[in-house]
Amino acid sequence: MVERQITYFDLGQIARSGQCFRMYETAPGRFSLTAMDRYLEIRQEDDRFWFDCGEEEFDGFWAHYFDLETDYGGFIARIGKRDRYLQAAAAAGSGIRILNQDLWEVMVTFLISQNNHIRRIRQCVERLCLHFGEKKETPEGHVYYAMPGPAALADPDRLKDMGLGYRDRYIARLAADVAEGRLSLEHLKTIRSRKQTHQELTAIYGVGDKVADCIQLFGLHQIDAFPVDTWIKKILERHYPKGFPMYRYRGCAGVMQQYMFYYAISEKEAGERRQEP
DNA sequence: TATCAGGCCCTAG
DNA sequence: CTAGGGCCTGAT
Repeated sequence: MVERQITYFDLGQIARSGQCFRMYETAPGRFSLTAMDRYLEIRQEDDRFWFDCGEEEFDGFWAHYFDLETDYGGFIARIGKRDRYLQAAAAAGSGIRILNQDLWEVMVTFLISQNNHIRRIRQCVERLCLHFGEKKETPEGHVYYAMPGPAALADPDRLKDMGLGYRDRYIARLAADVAEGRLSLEHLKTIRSRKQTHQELTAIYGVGDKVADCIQLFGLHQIDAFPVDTWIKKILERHYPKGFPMYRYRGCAGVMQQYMFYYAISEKEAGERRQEP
């Protein structure tokens, strides 16, 4: 068990923020997370955290996974004092961090995400893991399923019944290309230029501008990538009719995007709770 | 029943 | 190159 006090870190916000789909709040203040072939349970009380793993695994893997070395207070401090909307959004989501997820996992999950709700994305991802992922067990006896690798997802016929819809062929082709060496994930990680990365990603079947930006932000940790989906589009039209001040947030625009997106979906969920008490 | 959801592909002009 | 139709699926 690893105990830490961490500011600008809130697992509930991250779990709801839509950047990872295998993190769940199982009970108030209790979270479970599956990432690649690892599983972790966490308890949170305000800024205190109990990670159910050893110090070595925490320092060697999870600390970086949760991006704990980055100063998010510094990002928030850069928000314009008169930008009341972004100030409020950042206040609402100040515990969000951009996780350092596995590139392959992000590519698959965000191919699924297109034209899709978070709940259904989760279902699809879990189904893929259950059917094609390696079965694992923690020392305490908790059974979970790892994210299947490219070779396991390369056959389009096997994906047919996974409820992916038309996205199954995108995933199958991507998986086959990676498994058979036509596409190198390691190469994608080495590209310096963001524009170049974007070009190579959008060349992938099924990856458009929005999904490419998500892969860059969440899978390659290019935190100035700024995915524009229908939510962000509406927010920009409404609150930034003269344009979002991208220059102000050079190097962290993606963090601002997350604050705005989270703020928007939180309001939506609050509205839904008001409607059905 | 029709519409919608965190798009993308493909074709026509 | 841009606009617009079609697309899997489950929820409302």
